[in-house]
Amino acid sequence: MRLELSVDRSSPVPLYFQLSQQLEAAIEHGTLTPGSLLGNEIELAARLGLSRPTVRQAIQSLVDKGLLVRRRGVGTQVVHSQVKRPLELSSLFDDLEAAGQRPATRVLVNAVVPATAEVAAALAVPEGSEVHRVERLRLAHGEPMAYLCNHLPPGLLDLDTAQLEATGLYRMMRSAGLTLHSARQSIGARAATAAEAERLTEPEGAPLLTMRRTTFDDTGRAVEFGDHIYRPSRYAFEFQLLVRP
Amino acid sequence: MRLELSVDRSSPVPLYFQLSQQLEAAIEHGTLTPGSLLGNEIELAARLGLSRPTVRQAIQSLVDKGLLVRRRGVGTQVVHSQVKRPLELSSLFDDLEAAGQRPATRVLVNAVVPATAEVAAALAVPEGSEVHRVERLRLAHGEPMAYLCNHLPPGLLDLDTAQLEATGLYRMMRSAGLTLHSARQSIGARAATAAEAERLTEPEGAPLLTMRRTTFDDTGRAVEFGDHIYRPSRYAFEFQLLVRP
DNA sequence: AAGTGGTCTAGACCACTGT
DNA sequence: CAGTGGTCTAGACCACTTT
Repeated sequence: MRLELSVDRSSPVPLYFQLSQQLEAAIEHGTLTPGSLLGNEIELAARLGLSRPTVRQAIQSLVDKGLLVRRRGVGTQVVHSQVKRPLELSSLFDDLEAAGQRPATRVLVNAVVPATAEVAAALAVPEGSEVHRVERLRLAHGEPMAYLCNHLPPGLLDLDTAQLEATGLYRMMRSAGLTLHSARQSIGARAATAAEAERLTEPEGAPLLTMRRTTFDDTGRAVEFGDHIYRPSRYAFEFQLLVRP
Repeated sequence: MRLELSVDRSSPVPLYFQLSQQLEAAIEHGTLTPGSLLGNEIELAARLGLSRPTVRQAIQSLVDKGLLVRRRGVGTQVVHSQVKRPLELSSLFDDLEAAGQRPATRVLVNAVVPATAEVAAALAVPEGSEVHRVERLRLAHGEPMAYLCNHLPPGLLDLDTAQLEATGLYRMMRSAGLTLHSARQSIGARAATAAEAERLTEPEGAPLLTMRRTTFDDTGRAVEFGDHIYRPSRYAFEFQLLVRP
């Protein structure tokens, strides 16, 4: 079977990216079946009128995504398994919306408060200095799903309550021009306190899933510190890991 | 300040890798301080007697690791924050050993059993066909920490009980020549059943951290399906996420 | 022996950022 | 404007795998 590939040299989209998108679409689509060989790079380059490094760049990006495997002396193959998207730095809001759950948010607190020692350490600001504190209850289908407490350094973002209820914090940060770069996460579990239980309509002592996260922008500044609790009957963390070679 | 860099052309180690290792060491070491500019690629290439693409390849690998940030028109900078290692496909055994906890393992079950529907689906084998089942209790400092139940397809690995108690399953898989490639994980929480509680010396109903994982090798074959429970007072999942640009 | 990916070179032009 | 990274080319040689 002959894969239809072509590139548009008048497009501003990089050639390697055009190629990788077409290959990815073919894999997603089933046109390139798992285990099938891609054909060697030189022949592929000649067919498309590209240089070999450009073709390699396209292929490499898909290898990095875990969709292709390269073997010296053998060739490039489509991975056999059902590879899903790897773990993204996504917000609960986006996760829910993608799952068609129509998320709702109730903002419980939106204030400027002095930083506690813990918050100060996470955000690398002086203890007692002013930070934003946002507490939100996230609901899906009218049922409480998670309680989210976030702290942000001052001056980064205009934390409008109406906007917080209409979208996710990450989306607001991105549209404010922040480039999110990395995050340090810790996921655990513990029993619900009386106050938490009431907020999440769970019995006291019920198991809860907890997540703490500090997010950094591309300059390495801490831009957000979150302390979240989830109802484990309603939410779990799912993700794909790739082994770094 | 002038960074000392050099490459050894007689070494079998790729030039770009020699360079990236030296840069990484300099960052780790503090010789390259956060925020500092790396100097442009062309000058760096000239200084080392390398071509620009080779230098770019070295830099790109560190950008992928989250240690460097590139900006058009600006330059390449060391990221400001304390970037730790991203999430690896590591075993609990390795995690504990790295933390100096002297892990111990007690193998509770090591048998060949017919695959349940769930196991069969995860491993992509026929329901009822023979699979290996391993149940282990993991202890640290003599205290139970996690209960691990794993299923493996037949014929992959020699599951020696003594070896299972001395090392981790992942390490055994790797030394058997398997190339682990990716894994699909789900992390959640729930209350302990009576049997689980007893095994982990927790009260019945205590919150537990749960993890299910299917691991694939580089051909996309499922090579392991694990269903693990952890005592949240003893263990949490910690990891670093990088945003894919 | 033949074919594959892995590495490397020495250029080139462009897009974006800062002054 | 000058300087940076982003993209691209047309070759080359090597290491590895399979036949």
